[in-house]
Parts: sequence; C-alpha cells; structure tokens
Amino acid sequence: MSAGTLPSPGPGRPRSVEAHRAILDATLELVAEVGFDQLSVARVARRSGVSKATVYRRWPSKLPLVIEAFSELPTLEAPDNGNLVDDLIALLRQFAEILRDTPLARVLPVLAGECAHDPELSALLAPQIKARRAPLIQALERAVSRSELPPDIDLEASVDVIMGPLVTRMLFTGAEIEPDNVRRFVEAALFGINRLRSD
Amino acid sequence: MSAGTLPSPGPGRPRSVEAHRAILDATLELVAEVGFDQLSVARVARRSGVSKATVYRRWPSKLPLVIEAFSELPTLEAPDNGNLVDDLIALLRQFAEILRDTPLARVLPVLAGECAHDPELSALLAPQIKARRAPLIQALERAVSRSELPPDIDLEASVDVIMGPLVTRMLFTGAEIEPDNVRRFVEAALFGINRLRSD
Amino acid sequence: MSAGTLPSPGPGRPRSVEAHRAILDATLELVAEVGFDQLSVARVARRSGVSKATVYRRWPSKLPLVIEAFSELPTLEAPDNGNLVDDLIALLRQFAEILRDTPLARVLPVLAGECAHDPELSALLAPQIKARRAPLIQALERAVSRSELPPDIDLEASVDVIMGPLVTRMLFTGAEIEPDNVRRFVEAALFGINRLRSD
Amino acid sequence: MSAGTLPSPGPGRPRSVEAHRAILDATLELVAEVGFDQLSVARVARRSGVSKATVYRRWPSKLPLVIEAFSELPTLEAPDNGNLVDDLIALLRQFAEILRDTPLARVLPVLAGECAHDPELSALLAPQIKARRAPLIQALERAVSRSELPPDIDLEASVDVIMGPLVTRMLFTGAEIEPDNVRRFVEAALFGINRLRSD
DNA sequence: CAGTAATCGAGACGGTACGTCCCGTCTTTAT
DNA sequence: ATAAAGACGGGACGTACCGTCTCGATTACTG
Repeated sequence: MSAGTLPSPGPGRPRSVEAHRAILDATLELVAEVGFDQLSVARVARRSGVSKATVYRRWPSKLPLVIEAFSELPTLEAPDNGNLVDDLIALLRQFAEILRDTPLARVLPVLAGECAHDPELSALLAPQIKARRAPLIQALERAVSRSELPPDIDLEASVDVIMGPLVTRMLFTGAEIEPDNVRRFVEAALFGINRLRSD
Repeated sequence: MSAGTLPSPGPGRPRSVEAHRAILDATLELVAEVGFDQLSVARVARRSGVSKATVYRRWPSKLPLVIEAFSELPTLEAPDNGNLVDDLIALLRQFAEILRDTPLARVLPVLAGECAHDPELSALLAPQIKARRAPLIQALERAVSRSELPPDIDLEASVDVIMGPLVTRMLFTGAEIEPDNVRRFVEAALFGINRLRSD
Repeated sequence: MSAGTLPSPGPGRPRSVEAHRAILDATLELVAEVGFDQLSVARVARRSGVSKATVYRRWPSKLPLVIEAFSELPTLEAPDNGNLVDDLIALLRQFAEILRDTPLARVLPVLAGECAHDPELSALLAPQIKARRAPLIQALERAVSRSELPPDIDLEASVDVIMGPLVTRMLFTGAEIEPDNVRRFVEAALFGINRLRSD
Repeated sequence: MSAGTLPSPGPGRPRSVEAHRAILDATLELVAEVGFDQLSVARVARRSGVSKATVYRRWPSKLPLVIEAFSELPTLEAPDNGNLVDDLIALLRQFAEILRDTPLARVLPVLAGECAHDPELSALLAPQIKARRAPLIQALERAVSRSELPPDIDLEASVDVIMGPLVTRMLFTGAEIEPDNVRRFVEAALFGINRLRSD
C-alpha cells in the first residue's frame, strides 16, 4: 500500500526492518524540529543512522516519506456514547492526548504552512486530513439521525467550529491543551461562548 | 522605528525609496509563494530587481525583513456598534476582506508553521499576532461591560472560538471565506452550532 | 600459481570455469575501454555477467585481477635466424601482430600511464614488462656473441632504440603498425635514420 | 584565447589572479600524482585552496582545465646550429631538462594512457602533441635542405626514431635521463645502435 | 541416495566523492 | 554614500558507485 513497503521476499538480502522504522521516526522528529524545507533525505539518513542510499531505496524523495510518516501518527477512533456531547468530548480528549503524546502538535502547523505554497504536498496531504476529520463527521451524522441536530446542518462547518478553537490555540499560542479540559470547548461549540467560563 | 528606515539626509547618494518598497513587496510575495525557508535575501533582491547589497544595507538578515513586511499588512480596525453581534460581524468581515485582498491568507500559515520550530521568529512575531487579536478582545470587553457576556468569561478562549473556525478553514481546506457570509460563524460562536445551517 | 586458480575438488559446488574466463576477458576489455581507474570489480562482474561475489571469491581486488589478465596476453617468442636483422624483424613482426590482434595496443598505454603514479601496480607489473623484453635482450646478446655488435654495447638502451619508435607511435599517434613494414624500423635502429626512406 | 582567460575589466569584483595560478598548478600536480581519472574539479579546488565555484567559474569541467594546464608546460625552442647533430643534441637536451625540472615526465604517461580510451581528451591533446614535435620536424627539414638527409626521408618516422627511445625509457623504466648524456641517443638514431656504447 | 557444504545470483547496506546550486560576504566600478 | 555587478569561500543536496554483507537457490561430492 504505502511507498516504502517492504517487498515480498525475493532473492537478495532482505530490507532491514529496523532501518525502516528508524527512518520514519527520524522523519517525524525532523519535521517537528526543523520544518519541511530544512528536511532532506540526507538529513533523515543522518538522524536515523542510516545511509542515504537506504532511504532512497525505499522512497524516491522526501515528499512521500513525509506523507507516510505522517500517516502513521495515530488517528481518532469513533466512539458511540449515544449522545453528541459525550462523543465530542471523547473525540477531543483523544485529540488532546495525541497532541500531548506525539509530535503531531508541531508537525501539523509545519505541514499546514507548507501546504499553503506547495500544491504537490497539498494534494497528497488533503485526503489524509479529510480522513482524520471523518470520525467527527460521523459523530455529527449520528447526532442528526438522533435528531440532536437539525437535518440541514453544515457538517463541514460544524467540524471547523468544534476543532477550530483548539487548532488555533495549538498553532498560534502553542498552549498546552489539557485532555481533561476539553468539555468547555465542546459546550462552547454546541451552545455558544456564553458557556465559556474561565477555569 | 522599523529596521529599514531611511536615514537622515547626509552626504552621498540618498537611498532609493522605490527600492525600499520593491524589497518589502517582493518579500511578502516570496513568503507567500515559496515559504520562509526558501526565502533568502538574495532571492528578495533578485525578485525586486535590486542588488543584494542594497537589501543588506537596510536589513541585516531576512528575519527583520520578513517581520517588517508582515507588519505592513492591514490590521483590523475596532468598530463600536453598541452590540456584540454587529461588532463581531464587522471584524470578521474585515478579516475576510483582508484575506481576499492581500497575501495574508498564504503568509499567515507559512509564518505560523515556521514559528512551530523557529523560536526567534516566534518571539518577534508573537507581539504582532497579539496586537492583531486586540480589537477582538476589546469588542468582547465592551460586551462584558454591557452585560452581554458574563464577567468571568475567558476572553482569550473566546477569541479562539470566534476566529478558530475561519482560521482552520483557511489553513486546511484553503476554502475562500465570503465576507458577506461571516454572520453564520459569529452566530455559531455565540449560540452554538445548532444555528449553523447550510447555506 | 595465479591468484584465481581453481581449487582442488572438494565437497560443495565447484567453481565455474566459464565464469573464470568471462571475468578475465571482461577485465581486459574494460582496461582497454575505460582504463584502470574506472575499472572496478563491480564493473567487471557486470560486464562478464557474473555476480560480484563470484569475482571476489577468486581475486581479492582489482589489482591482481588486472595483473593476471595482462599476463595472459601473448608474449614474444625468441627466434634464432643466425643474424640480428632477421631476429629483430621477426620479433617486431610478432609485436605488430599482437598489437593488431589483441587489446594490448590499448591496454599497454593505460597500464603504463597508471604505473606513473601507482607504485603498487608498478611493482607488480615491472617483472612482467621485463620478461616481455627478455627475447629482445637475448637476440642482442646472441648478436654480440656472433660479433655482430661490439661487446660493450648497452643492451637496455638498445632495446629502447629498437622498440621506442614503435611504442611511441602506438602511444601518441595511435597509428597502426603494419607487420609487413617493420623492416625499416629495424634498419633505422641498426644503421640510422639515413636509411629511413618514405614508403 | 584559453578557456580560463581573465575577462575584460567590467563591473563587479575582478577574478583573482592568484587563484588562477594556484588552480593550474594544482591541476598539474594532481595529474602527476593521482592521474587523470582520480583528478576532479573538487580535488583541484581542495588542493589549490580555492572553492569549487571558483574553478567552475573558469572551466566547465576538468578536461579543458587539464588541457590548459598542460599547454603551459614549457615547449622546445628550435635551435639552428647549422648542422643536424648539434640541433638534435640541443633539442634532446632541452627535452631532458624539461623532464627533470617540470612534472612533464609523469604527466605525459598519464595523459597518453588516458588518450587510449578517451577520444575527447585525445582530440584536444593531439594538436598540442603535434605542436611539441614541430621543432624536431623543422630541424629535420633544415637538414634535408642542407643535403644532410636524403630528400625523400620520412620525417614523422624520423621523429619517432629520435624521440622514441627516450620516451620509452621515461614511460616504462622511469629512469632519469641525463641532459648531458643525450648525445649517444642522437648518434644511435643517426648512425644506428652500433654506436650505442655503455657509458 | 540423502546430507552437507561451497558456489552462485540478487540485492540491501554503509560509505565516499562528485557536480550542482545557492547563500552571505567581499571587492570592484560607476553614479 | 549608494548602487549594480559579480567573484569568493562555504555548505548541503541528490546521484552514482563501490566493496561488504546477507539472503535463498543450485549443484556437486560424501557418508
């Protein structure tokens, strides 16, 4: 499926699985540390303790490498608590945990910024971004089917309203987002900022 | 005030004013087109039709150059319509217009992404970002003083709730934001996504 | 004797004889075509249709491989016609034929040029070069014993006088040397260039 | 005239004359030390203490660089002593001195060996080799006009007979050639190896 | 007649060097 | 003093090989 997949065992020395992992890990680290432009296959090789040829044997350039490394970051798992509030809280809690436990919080701004002027990256990343939003869309759709939300609601815009505040906070203020403190953002999205009291 | 200020007229040939403008314009163009990393003083000079020395005579590196160019992008002007809804609509309309009419829509993601791993840029850009949010904070404070909002509201989080959806949309979907269509996002922020009907 | 000798038949798969020949032939071809530096064991393997391991199993590096390949080129056979002129003509005719029929004409300049800055190659090649001159030395010695030449003649210098013109021609002008046309060079060496009429 | 010529003084910083010299000197040294293949622009730059760009700004590749460096080695100056023997002795003495005082003795075998499999180098070097033989041709022509040599003599072959022994000696035995000891080779060429007594 | 052991092809691996490109600095002449 | 032009040292990158290595498959002797 992915570009760097280990091939079926044919003749010759098999590809190193350790190298594979080390390369993907180093890629993610470097995207977070130095950005997409400063990233290069040579640098990935250096960081991962692998020769350049070993990287190029698997990925033709840094672009598919970054795409694959990004795709291995954990995604949201769709919950089903029977009501929208709890579903959204569960999803945003997962999201906050991922931001806390993986490099995603620093990788995402970098890639978003790069997408603004790199159509090729943009084209490859868009489906992944869409896939990562899917669990939220599904939760909203279930809410509609349960009549918690009106049927003509704009689902995409709703996702923006739910995720936007957290994403913006991550982007510009670099502030930590407490997994235990996402309820207020869910309530703000569902009922408006009147509910948004200081904590 | 700014780094590239023209000096007082002394002996010798005076500095070219056209060059000054051309440099700042080229800088903004290049940030939008190729990003911050690919930007370089040499490239700015090439694009603006000026020699490298002419740029270096005014700015010691690309960093203050970018900062100054960014600072010249238009900011939000604080309105006062006497009620929060209209203030927010006016502000978001301005924001949408700026996104439409200036390179900001592409410059902002680039710089935000760069800030994620460039503390120096981050330190210089943070005050500007804060200043750009100030009109929103003020509008909210006026709403509190008018008792439109409870006094213990989290102002910063509120700004995130208001701006976040639009910013996210700009960042990830690259979707155009219609200046005439910001009302629904204001209402969604104030009263929740139940109000967020498809248009 | 040689480095690549086939081992005594023991257990296991025996070494391929065809591979052996193909490797030596390819080596000589490549020395002639691309020179000594551009030559590599990998390249020899590629050209001879053999895996690299098969070459390395027989020769530890390209150096002994080249030496052995060179040693298999035909050498001069000492004639004895009873007089110096006919002996030299026979020898030079052989030489011209070898130049015409084998890659020697292109291999020799390459190796000579390499010897100028490669002491290791030089040390291994010098005995072979000396051996190839031996028949000429012997012919001259017989001429001395027959009183065709004075006893205090400088044998080595004489060989240079005899071979030098042909070698120089081979090296710099790349001109073909006609086996039927060596008599004039023998006469020129023996009696001086007064005898060297245009043909 | 040559590829690396310093350009006419226009705008901009002028090219460094020291760098020019250092590059050509380093080129000649390296040809003598490591050969033509191991030579590279990068290596020349390293040896001459100059950046690679500085070399590439003047010569597009190592080939014209080597050609120009070679062309600056001293050439034979045509004497005119009124008789062939003294002319040839003077020429060969010059040749021996050049071999002793310059890197030519090691450069020439390298380039000759390379020419055997590099048509491009061969094409560029042939005219220079021809030019270096010209003084000998002229001396022979004068001898013909003075009736010292028959009119139908083969001039090119004569040059080979005269130079060949020395060149061969230089190539294969690496032996030093004493400038004071060239007379015997001249006599051997003119009157045959009977005159070639040990010294 | 199996079993063992060396050979063979294929190809992954770390390493090295190259030519290209571009940068920021420096040095010139011309306004 | 400023401006344009361009040479300079330096550094990083992607490419291309090399020699070594690890595999599975093949092939002959040997127990």
